[in-house]
Amino acid sequence: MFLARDRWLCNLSTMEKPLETIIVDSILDAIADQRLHAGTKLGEQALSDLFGCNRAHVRRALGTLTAYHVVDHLPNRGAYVATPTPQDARDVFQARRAIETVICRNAVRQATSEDIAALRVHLAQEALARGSGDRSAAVRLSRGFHLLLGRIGRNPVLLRYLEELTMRSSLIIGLYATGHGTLCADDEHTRITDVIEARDMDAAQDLLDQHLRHIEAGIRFGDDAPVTGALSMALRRDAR
Amino acid sequence: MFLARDRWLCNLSTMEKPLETIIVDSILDAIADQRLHAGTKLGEQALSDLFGCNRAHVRRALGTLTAYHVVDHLPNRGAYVATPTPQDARDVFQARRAIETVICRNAVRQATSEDIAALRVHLAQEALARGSGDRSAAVRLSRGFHLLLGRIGRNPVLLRYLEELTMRSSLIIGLYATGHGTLCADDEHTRITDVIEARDMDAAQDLLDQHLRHIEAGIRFGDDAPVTGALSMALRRDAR
DNA sequence: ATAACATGGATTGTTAACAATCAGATAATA
DNA sequence: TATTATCTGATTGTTAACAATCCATGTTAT
Repeated sequence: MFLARDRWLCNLSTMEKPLETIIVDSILDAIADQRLHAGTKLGEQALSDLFGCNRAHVRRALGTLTAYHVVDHLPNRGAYVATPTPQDARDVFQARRAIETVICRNAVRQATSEDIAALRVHLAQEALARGSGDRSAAVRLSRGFHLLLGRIGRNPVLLRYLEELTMRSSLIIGLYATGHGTLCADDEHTRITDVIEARDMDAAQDLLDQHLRHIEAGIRFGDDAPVTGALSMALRRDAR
Repeated sequence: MFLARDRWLCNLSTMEKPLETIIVDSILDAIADQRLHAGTKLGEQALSDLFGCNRAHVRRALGTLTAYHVVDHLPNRGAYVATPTPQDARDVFQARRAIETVICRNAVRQATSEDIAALRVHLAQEALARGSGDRSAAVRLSRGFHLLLGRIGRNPVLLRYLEELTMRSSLIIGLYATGHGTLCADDEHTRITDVIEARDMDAAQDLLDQHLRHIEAGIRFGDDAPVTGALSMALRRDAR
C-alpha cells in the first residue's frame, strides 16, 4: 500500500514520459516546424547519439513514425522523412475534408465557453505570429488550430486521424507550397470560430470544407522537383 | 548480377512476406473471425513458440497491433486484445460514417465493370455463408464487403483508416452484438451495390450511412458485462 | 481467520554482441 | 575511357543473454 503510493508520487514528480514518445514527438515537431525536410535520412546511430539512448528505442520510434506514414522505411537502407506525391496530397486532403467536417459539427455541438475562449486565445497567437512574419510558427499554429478544434470535438478516434493527417499536411505544404500563396487564410479561422460560437452547424461545416479546399488550392504540383532536405531523396539513386 | 537475379526469383517463388506481417495478419484474422476474444492475453513467449520465431518479431508485431488500437499494451504486464467501451464503439462508428460515405462517393465515381462484378461475386459468397448459418464467416465477409468498397474508392489513406475501423468494429460486435440482432442486414449490401452500379452518388451515400446506423443500432450496450475471452480482462484484478 | 509480508517462478524490458546487407571507393579489364 | 568486379567501412537486422518487474503462492503475526 505504502509502496504503491510512493511510486505513484515518484512518477508524478518526475513526470518522465516513455523515452520512445520523446523521440517521436521531437521528430514530429521538427517536421511540423519544417526544420526536418522531406527526404532527409534518419540514421539510427545518429538519433541514438542525439537522444543519448539505446538503438532499440530509436528503432521503435522510427517504427511508429513509419506507421504514421510520416517516414518511409526502406529495408536494409534505413528510415527517411517521407516525400508525399501530389496524389498523396490529394488523398490526404480529401480525407481531411471527410474527417474535419464531422469534427467541426461535433465542435459546434459540444463547445463550452472555455473552449471558445481557448480558440480566441489561439487566434490571437496566430495573428501575432503572422504579424511578425514567422513562417514556421505560422504553419505550426495553423495546425494547432485544427488540432484544437479536434480536441473540442471530443472524438478520440477522429482526433488521432486528424493528428496524422495534419502532420502529413505539414510535410506536403513544406514540399509544394508557393512562397506567398494563400497558405493560411488567417481570417478563415476567425470566421469558423465565430460560426461555432453562434452554434451554426451547417455554416461551420461549409466554412471548414471551403477552408481546406483553399489550402489545397494554394499548393502547386508538378512544376518542378519538390524541395527536399539536406540528405535528400534527390541524392539517392532511386529518386530520380 | 546472377546472384541478384537468383535472389529475386527465389523471393518470387516462395513469396515470403516479412515475418512480422504474418503474425499481425494472423492475429487480426483471428480477431475478425472472433476466435480471439476481447481481453485474452497475448504472451510474447506463447506467440514466438506458436510462430517459431524470435521474441523480438512478436514484440514488433504487438507494437503495430497496439498502434491499430486493436490490442492494449500495459507496461510490464503484456499485451491484451482490446476491450472497447461503449463510448469507443460510438466514436468508431461515427468515424466510419464520416469516412465510408466519402469512400462510397469515390466508389460510385470510379467503379469499373470489373469492380461491380467483384462486388456481385462477394454478395453471392455472403448469401452462401448466411444460408449455411456460419456466423464468423458472415462477420468476416461483411467486413470484406466494406473493404472491397474501400479498395474501389481508390484512396489509400481512407482505405487504411477503414481497415482499422472495421477491425475494431469486429471486436465491438463480438463483445456487444445481440444473438439474433440485425447484425448484418444482408440485402442492404445488395442495394448499395445496385445504386453504385446505377451511378447514383447521393443515394449510395445515404444508403451506406443508414446501413452503418443500423449496424450500430443492433448493438446493445451496458446491460451486463461484455463477453470477454478465456484469459480475460475479467480475471485480472484491475478490470473489475 | 484475516491482513500484511516475504519468496519463487514467470514474463516483460534492456542491452550489447554478432551477422547480413548496402553504398562508395578502388582496382582491373576490355 | 568506360565498364565491371572487388573490397571496405558503415549501417541495418537478428539473436541471445541479462536485468527488472509482476503475479501467485505460502508464511507469519495480530
